[in-house]
Amino acid sequence: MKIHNTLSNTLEEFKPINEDKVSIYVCGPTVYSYIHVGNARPLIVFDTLRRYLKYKGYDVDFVQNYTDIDDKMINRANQEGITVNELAAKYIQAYEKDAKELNVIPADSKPRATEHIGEIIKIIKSLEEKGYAYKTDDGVYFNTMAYENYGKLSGRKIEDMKSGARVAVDENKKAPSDFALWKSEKPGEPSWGSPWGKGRPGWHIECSAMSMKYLGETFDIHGGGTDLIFPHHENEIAQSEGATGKPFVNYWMHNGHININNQKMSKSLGNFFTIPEIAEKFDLEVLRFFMLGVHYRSQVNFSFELMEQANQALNRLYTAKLRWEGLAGEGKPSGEMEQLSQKTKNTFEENMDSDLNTAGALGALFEFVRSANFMLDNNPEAADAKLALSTLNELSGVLGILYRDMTVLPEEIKELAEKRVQARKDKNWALSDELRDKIIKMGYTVEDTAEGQKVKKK
RNA sequence: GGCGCCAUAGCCAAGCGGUAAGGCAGAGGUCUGCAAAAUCUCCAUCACCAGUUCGAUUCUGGUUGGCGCCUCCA
Repeated sequence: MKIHNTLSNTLEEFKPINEDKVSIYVCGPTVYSYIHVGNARPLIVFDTLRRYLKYKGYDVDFVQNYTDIDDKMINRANQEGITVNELAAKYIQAYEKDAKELNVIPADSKPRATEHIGEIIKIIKSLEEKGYAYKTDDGVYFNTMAYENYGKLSGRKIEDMKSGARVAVDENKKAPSDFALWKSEKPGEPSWGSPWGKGRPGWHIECSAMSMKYLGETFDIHGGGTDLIFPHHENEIAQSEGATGKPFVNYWMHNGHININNQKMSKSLGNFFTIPEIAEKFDLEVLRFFMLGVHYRSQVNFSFELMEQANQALNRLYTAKLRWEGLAGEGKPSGEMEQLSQKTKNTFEENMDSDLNTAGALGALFEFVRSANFMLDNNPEAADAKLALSTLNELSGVLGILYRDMTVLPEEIKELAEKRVQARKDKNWALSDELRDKIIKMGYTVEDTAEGQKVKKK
């Protein structure tokens, strides 16, 4: 499998440290608000990576943190009139609900920054001993000038940053690129004791502490959005490698951003949709499918029109699935279907092996649906619907789609459907059409077949 | 100012040296109640210019247009 590594900016053959085990760390959310569509992308991308690695036979150790202490947390907690801890609990819960609806497998470890203060202090101490950190009036800073490899991930030079700095240089810092490891206590803010006095950890150090605690000083894959490359990931490398003297991460993977009208979707620009907002209009599976339609490193423009397109495409897959489920009982071993199935898997894997090309893999899935349908139409006796179904299920499982149970209908819909069957018996077409439109309006589709009427979720 | 990325049909999107996957929309066929659903078929020479090559959408240089990072940000 080839993976694009931000460190080398090239496609590299993926070789895990342990032959059959892969360790992955993905930067999680700061839990001060609901996540938006952009935040959902790394969730979906790295969950799909995880699923695919499992499909390939690897054991995956997946860690995602929660940043539950920083300026935004404190401000928001004050605004809502609750403690930082209560705020974190509230939005972690919301996050996990969204993740579940996106069919994201819960991480093996979900560490919180505030529960790892001890580990954080240990790293800062070690950095201080090695001369990579210095103390100022408002905290402890990392000395980027002292770390020779600073900039190796983002390709930035400290000198360039000086000249291009858009923000006033902090007087306390030796260089503009230096960053806080520990922030001294301010009145009214949560704080913890440390060798440098009471205070709280800087943002970057948390991820170093938590990733190394759960995955070791060197691990396989670290993921996140492209915006994290600098400074966050650059700083993580400096701290971690500075403290341990060992390589921190072998493969850095970064997903592209979601745009709205060709502009980055972000909280600061205010042009974002939260996941709960999307969930009002679409099942979150549609969002997952939509994102899988584009390579994870590309930017994607988000719109409800595009979501509708994705919804239609997803429906096509569900239609095939439902149909094959109905036929599966009649499945007979078929060499032809076996061949088609194998060919599909090959194409699917080729694409996934090529830096997680989910769009290409999806293409293979759609082609499979068409070809298998063709076989089932032309020679249902010989075609193996059971095998078609299991292939579809296996591959869609890797992508984390087609997980909804479309056969369970609400009572309300059932009633309408029954009425419609009667109307059709009476040849009351006007009433039948009216009922059909009602059902469609409620998010379901109706299909008339030789055996009768089929109603399913849209 | 520094550093990157991108430009493929009405829309979305793979491919990245040998003559364009897939989806949505659209058109036509089958089926049907004149319908719907389902299903099948059809629908592009890859922003522009100049090079390299037997051959370029794919490589190089340039032009134009768009986006991102350099500040919290997925």
